[in-house]
Amino acid sequence: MQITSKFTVAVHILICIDIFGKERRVTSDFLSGSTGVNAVIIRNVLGKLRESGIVETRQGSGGANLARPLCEITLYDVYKAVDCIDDEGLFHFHENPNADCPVGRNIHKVMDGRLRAVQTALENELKGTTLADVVADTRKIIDEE
Amino acid sequence: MQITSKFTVAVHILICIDIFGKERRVTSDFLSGSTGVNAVIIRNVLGKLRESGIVETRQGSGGANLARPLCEITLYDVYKAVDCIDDEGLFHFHENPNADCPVGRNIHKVMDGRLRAVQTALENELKGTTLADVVADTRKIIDEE
DNA sequence: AAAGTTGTAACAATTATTATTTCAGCTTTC
DNA sequence: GAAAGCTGAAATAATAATTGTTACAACTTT
Repeated sequence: MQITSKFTVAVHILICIDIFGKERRVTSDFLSGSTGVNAVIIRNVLGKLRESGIVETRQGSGGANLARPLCEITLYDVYKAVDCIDDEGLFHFHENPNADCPVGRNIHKVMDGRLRAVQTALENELKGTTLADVVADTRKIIDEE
Repeated sequence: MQITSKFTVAVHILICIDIFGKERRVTSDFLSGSTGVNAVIIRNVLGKLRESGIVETRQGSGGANLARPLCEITLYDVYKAVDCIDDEGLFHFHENPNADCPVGRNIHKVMDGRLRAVQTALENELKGTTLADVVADTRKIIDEE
């Protein structure tokens, strides 16, 4: 299993908006070209980023802009925005443990908290980097090319 | 996306082996009954646990046994055993970033390390609990029922 | 020899992910 | 105000991953 590529696509999009946003309109078509991902998917991802208040887009006028500074956007915000993980959580539980078995009827009591802690550890790590960090690295690498 | 239920199934299996192993043979059929998961899937999971030296099974003679003490099996060992994460890692990257774009050709350099760190945080948290912890909780809950 | 079991392959069903097509509606520009 | 270019969204298709099922050879124990 893997976390949907919408997450890396979203990060890619945000970097592009910052790097290219001054010189040109960053349209879904342009982003499709940079990411190699279908423009409709890009618009979906942009839509989710907009719903979360991370970017601004509107019909008609081409081009996405950041809705708040990069230093106020963490990887966790992006991960939440694109729904990497649904309500059920990171781990998929087998759905029908047998309530007639002492283990089957208690497995959730024993495991749910621990699995939640694992998910939280992942999320906390994501909170540790902002898009400002990511873009700074990107600019550095580009400058040294 | 979610981590395959084989992981929670594997944990369930190991708890059952410890709880019921003294009184009865813990066969794939019995485990299928307790988990609600198909017996062939159970045998697949048991096969992976065997390959990782966590359980012992053999053809013909029914019943799985632990190959080492519960306190020497962490949730991480189980997670590794059942191949929750393949070589590509936890995050699925979009596959064709454009090498002609400064962002596209550098996105991996910028993100791979950070994503690896997130995965490591998850794995470290999994290393923090052993099956002995999990079974102790299970026994406690059963006793109080 | 019979009964019960594991290991494994082949296949089917289900679900999730990603891509594609299409088009109404909005903005900007000429 | 017409044309061009864009977004938002729905519908559908294609692909991949996950889980379940059927079938059976090989093995153990009784």
